[in-house]
Amino acid sequence: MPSSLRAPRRRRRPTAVTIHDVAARAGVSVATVSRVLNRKALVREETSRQVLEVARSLHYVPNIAARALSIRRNHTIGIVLPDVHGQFFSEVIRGIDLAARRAGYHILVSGSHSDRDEMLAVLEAMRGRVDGMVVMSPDVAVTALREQFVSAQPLVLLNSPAAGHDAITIDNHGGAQAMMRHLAELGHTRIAFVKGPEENADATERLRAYRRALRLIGAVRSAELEFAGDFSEESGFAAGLQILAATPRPTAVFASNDAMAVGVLSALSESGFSVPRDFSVVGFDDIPIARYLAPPLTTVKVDMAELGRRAFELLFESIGGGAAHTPRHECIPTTLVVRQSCGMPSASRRTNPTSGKAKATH
Amino acid sequence: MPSSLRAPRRRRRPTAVTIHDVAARAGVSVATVSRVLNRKALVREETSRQVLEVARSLHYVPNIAARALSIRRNHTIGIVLPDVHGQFFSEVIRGIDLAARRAGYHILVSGSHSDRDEMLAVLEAMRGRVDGMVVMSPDVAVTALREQFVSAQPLVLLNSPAAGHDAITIDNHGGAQAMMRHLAELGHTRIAFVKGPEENADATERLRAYRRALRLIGAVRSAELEFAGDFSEESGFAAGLQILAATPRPTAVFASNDAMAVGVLSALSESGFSVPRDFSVVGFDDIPIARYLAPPLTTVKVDMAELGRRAFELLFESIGGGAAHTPRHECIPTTLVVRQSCGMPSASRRTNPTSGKAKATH
DNA sequence: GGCCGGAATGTAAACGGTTACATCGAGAGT
DNA sequence: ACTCTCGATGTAACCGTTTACATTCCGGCC
Repeated sequence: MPSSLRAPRRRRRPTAVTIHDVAARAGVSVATVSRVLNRKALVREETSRQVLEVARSLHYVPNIAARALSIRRNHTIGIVLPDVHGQFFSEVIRGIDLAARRAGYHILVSGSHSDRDEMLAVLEAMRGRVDGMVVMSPDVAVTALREQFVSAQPLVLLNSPAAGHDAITIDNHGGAQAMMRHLAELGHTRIAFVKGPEENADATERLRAYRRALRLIGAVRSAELEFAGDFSEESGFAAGLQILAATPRPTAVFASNDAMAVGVLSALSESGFSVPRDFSVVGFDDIPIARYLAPPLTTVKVDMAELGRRAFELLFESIGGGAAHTPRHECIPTTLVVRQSCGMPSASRRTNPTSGKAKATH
Repeated sequence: MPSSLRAPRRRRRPTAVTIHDVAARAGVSVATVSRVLNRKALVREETSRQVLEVARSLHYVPNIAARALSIRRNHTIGIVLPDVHGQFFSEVIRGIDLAARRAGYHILVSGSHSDRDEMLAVLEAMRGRVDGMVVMSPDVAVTALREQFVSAQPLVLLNSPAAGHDAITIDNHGGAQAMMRHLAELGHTRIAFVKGPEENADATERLRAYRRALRLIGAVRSAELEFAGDFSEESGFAAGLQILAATPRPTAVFASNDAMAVGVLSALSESGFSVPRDFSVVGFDDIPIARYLAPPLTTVKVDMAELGRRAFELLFESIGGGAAHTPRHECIPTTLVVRQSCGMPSASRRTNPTSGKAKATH
């Protein structure tokens, strides 16, 4: 049977209304409808009004995929994070989301990557789906991956040592230094440090700044004052316990992020110690709850939403500029925010916990 | 001049490699390449291997938009939240992300909507870009909006009274009741409650359960025991201050979410009171930091990641089922987790703070 | 009156896949 | 030898936009 005898035109599904329907109904061509909708070219006021009216009455919604295919841009950017955990990332996403929405962009998010292969798979899967991406790679080496996989795509690195790529970093050094100076002014000389993940660029920089500052302020330098951590509350808690066991005991603890400071605080308080009386504890980031801890946490404020916003701006520019874009590098400043988790060193006091400190009653 | 004399074929940009390039290079047709790539139909082993090889060597990556246009599905779901703030949402997103990725789906996120018009705009903008969406509407009325705007689209409501739509809710009633019983068993009879946003369904349900439980356990019922809040730490802090000013003073405070409990804790501690000695404080949600507060917070655990996971499963099913799908309603169970923020009522003790309680030293 | 310019609009070729249907070949059945 | 069947593959229509180029229409000017 010749194909000419086939059923007229079978749609696979009751398809939505298209630009053709609008055009037909409004008595114009699809080109005109498109022009009206995109305000791209001159269209008679009268025609325009009418098309708009028909479109509305038909509940016409342009097919995004078709448009994306046609203009080769999908107005979506990808965000790839090591983990969506925690307030830090939420804030960054929030900053990006706000900026992106204002520019008519959407965000495709992917977090929680245990290993680097998984992250790589995500990078790959996002390709073609986004116009560019913001990636925070825990693993510095992703810069290399990028070369191979996402080659021509606009990309903004977050907190990774940028080499010829757009990047936004935090002024970790300045922040950590300011904090150390603050501690020194209070009289602390035995300052413990809780480290972050080894491959994390921010963590490494904060550690370096801590070490350098120790020398500057003439405080005690010792590998035994450095405790392992991975930016989680849990690791901070563990570090807190270790710090209590150290001798001689530090008088202050600098956790390289707030989440770990929370853990340290918790460990100290569960062991019956009081902050800031027995220990001074400080963090880094100034996550929203920092101000509500007991005691309110002295920390280094990083404007995370601003970080996100700037990342988007940079990416946006890069997307628009195409190959003409020259990689830029921006640094987000930090500020010391002093709350109540620090005091003078308690050297003169006994180092044992208040004996009768009430714990849970039941 | 007839169009046949136009330049051969001008590409607007140095376009990426397409399926045609692969087909040509492998000496087969595009159909075959497509079949190989999608494992959809029988292809000779030999042919398949070869196509795959060519594809790899050419670094071929299918154009997502084209595929989406063709198969009318983009393997992306949207998540619309009132605000990406806070650990609660991060956890939910995380749960969805994990489940979605496993099913080969991507997630388009949008949070931080101050007003409902903004949210509406987002709903609209996502349309056509996603195969379905998970929305957590602070405003119950969005169900109505849905009717008008997102009509035919699969949709899973989070924490909204579902009427004929897929929905996932939390067992707020059971959780709140268990908590009240726990408080009652400790001997509390004056239990304050910190409310959430008025239009928030979870908040409303928790409040209702609190009220009902009061009657059940024979505790004091009074409008003066209910304090306003909006689920933020800040509002919890304010409520905490108000609670201190109330007479007679409550012996326990039930914050309808953990973020507010954090605020309450902070207010009490800044005013020199101790928990659980002077007050018992409990929350709802069991956000990650709850366990690290001082004292560790007794709260109602909600498995947020599971909530997200289930939301995705439901949506996925709905997307697959098309119109044949019958709306379902799932309820996430809650469990009481007892930590150290509760004790017996301190009625017998003085109600004034420890006078000499050390506050910030400098 | 013919020509020119430009505004408004129409026509149809992309964009890069998927897939229904046609085609081709080879072995099986008779 | 001739059809039949069926597996493997090719052809081309189609998804819904955008947009380059063509066309039409009109007023003004020489």
